[in-house]
Amino acid sequence: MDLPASRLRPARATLLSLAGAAGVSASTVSRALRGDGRISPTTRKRIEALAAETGYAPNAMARTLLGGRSGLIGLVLGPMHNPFYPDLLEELVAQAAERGQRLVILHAGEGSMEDRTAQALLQYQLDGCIVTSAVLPSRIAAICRENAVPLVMVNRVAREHGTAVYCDNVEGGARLADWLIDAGHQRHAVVGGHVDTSTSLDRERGFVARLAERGHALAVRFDGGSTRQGGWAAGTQVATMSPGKRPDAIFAVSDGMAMGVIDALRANSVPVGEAGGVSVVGFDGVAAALKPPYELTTIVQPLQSVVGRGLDLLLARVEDPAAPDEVVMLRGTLHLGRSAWRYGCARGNRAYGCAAGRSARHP
Amino acid sequence: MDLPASRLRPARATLLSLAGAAGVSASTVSRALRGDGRISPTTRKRIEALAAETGYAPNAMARTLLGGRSGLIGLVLGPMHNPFYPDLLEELVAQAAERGQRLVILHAGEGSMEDRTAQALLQYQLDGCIVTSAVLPSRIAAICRENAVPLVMVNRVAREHGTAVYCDNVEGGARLADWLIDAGHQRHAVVGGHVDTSTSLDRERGFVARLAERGHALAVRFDGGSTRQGGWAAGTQVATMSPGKRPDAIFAVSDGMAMGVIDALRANSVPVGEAGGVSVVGFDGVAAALKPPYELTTIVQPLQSVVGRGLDLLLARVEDPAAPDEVVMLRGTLHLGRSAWRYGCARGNRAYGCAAGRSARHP
DNA sequence: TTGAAAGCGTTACCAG
DNA sequence: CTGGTAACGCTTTCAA
Repeated sequence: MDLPASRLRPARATLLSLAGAAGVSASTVSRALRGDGRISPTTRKRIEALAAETGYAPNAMARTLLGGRSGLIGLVLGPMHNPFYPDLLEELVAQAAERGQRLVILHAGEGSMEDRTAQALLQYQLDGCIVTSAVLPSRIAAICRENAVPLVMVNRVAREHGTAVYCDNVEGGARLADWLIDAGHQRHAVVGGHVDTSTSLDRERGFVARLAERGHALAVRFDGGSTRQGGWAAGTQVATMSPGKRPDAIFAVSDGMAMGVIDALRANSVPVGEAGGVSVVGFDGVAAALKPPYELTTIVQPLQSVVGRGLDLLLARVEDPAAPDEVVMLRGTLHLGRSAWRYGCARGNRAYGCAAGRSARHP
Repeated sequence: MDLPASRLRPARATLLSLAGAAGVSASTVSRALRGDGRISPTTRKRIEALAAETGYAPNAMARTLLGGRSGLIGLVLGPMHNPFYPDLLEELVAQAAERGQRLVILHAGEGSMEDRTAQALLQYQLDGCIVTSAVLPSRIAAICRENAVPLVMVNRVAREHGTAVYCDNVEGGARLADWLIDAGHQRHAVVGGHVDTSTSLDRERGFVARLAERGHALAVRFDGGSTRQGGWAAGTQVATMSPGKRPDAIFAVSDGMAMGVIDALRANSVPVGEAGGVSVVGFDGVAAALKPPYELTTIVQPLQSVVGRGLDLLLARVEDPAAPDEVVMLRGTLHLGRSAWRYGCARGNRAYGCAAGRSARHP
């Protein structure tokens, strides 16, 4: 007559409890719920109904224990003040969900990682690890290597070894140089990023090299430290230069800095993207930079593809740990906004009605 | 003579493998590794050495299966373009790690949540859930309630029921009104946030109510939509008003918008935080807003405490699911930066050398 | 101080 | 088509 004592917290439904209620074995329930072909439609319907009714959710812990995959991916995030990372995070979360995977945050920001955080990678049987941080935390790298846990770097160049997806930073920088030269700019400036991020260095290198190839020299270089504030500082300096000596084109190697540059120029009444003013170009294509009031001319990273390929590479290595290191480079697209102008146009560029010039690479 | 066949992927060490190597039982290893008192120091040392050597990491899945806690917390993140959320995320990750917990991202951004994402909450035996999103996804709320999974809202007011931590938005708004009035401002503007975020509404309400109490009316209101771009638009409008009619104080209900306002004012040569210009104040105290070139006067949310109390409340409810709903309100601190000035001072305020006036509440 | 055994929820294998 | 059984790695009685 008495009900079981443990009814205070309505114990979550399990395979066994469902089996009892349906009058079948646990194996049958398991098969029915996962769409195994050899189950009579009748019992399947009954079991499915029962599962829905009780709000049954399979226990991923038990499944993982059997030796399967956990469906969990570790995530190491870069400094969140760079607007690219919030954008990246949203895309990553969405696409991981599409693939039935969840992200476990192992780290965010610039500090170093606790020991037990790194251990979590193993404790929770994470299937793999995605690192978006510019600086690859050595502990994670070591743990992944020693335990054959696949690791994929996203937006980070794998110089020596490892699997990675990144945007062609060198080519992007070069493409911007081409466009600026083609559009008639003469005095070029660069706002560099954090010194030990390979992406920043490559973008700058590509830009400067192409300038040189085409007979232009870099007029001035600022250190922007990969922060918007650093961009502002650079923009302020430019604004204080005499209009004759002032650069007429500024390449900030990330959109965050580029927005800072623009803010500073405008605050000092230096026109941006207009005749007689300064053209500003960036890199990344973050959402905020493409919209007013910036409408940046920039290299847009194919974020969907970057994230998609990153996850695909990772999951492929989860399937086959013996897969060789693979590095995927994707090309960004040059987006023409209003932040850069073309000499000879009253304002703006082709995208806004100016047909002059061409943006193909100079021979 | 032959080694076991499965040596291709060096099978991860387990309790049993350690037991075999140490010549003791699994129970002993388990006890030794978790500091159970009744293990001889000798065997303990031996086992610990062995564990370190093999890089043993306990299997959290197995432990959880035994009925313990998973150590996993679900996280629902708000729109990442609001700079408060990146800041919040970093703090949350750090403090969760300190407490030995990991965060599983269930959602980020504004879209709606997939069904199976919500199911993950149950599948992975998440101990609880933290929601920082302004809009509480109903599915998560329902699942948590039905399954007795504790849920804590952070930076979100729990009007009807639920456990939450938030900053006193009404009082913060009022405090800013007080300061602006005390500093001699006459024409007050508000830049409001997203319409259905309780935090934005409360901040605005507190501000406007205090203005009224002290005989001031709101001169003009803008809709900033909680985006920096919205702040820019508002700032632009202000700049186009004739100096006689222009507000001399603007309260943007979040720092992101406030920075946008400042950018727009500066771009239009309207001085910010100086005699003859406009004072701009914000709310949140995000890192970027406190530094140059903004140095915002703002209500700084006690981020460490907000996050710390949030986690504490959650973990307390994991221990004791019967704990009653609890709402913790923390007061922010008024931070005086250079973005607002005091009439009678050449520039800036007390924090920058002006001793005039007082910031206490008017009687 | 240590060991043996049971059991958590699931899946896979082998029978029927 | 369905059921029984073993096993995954760990903790927790209960015995020794």
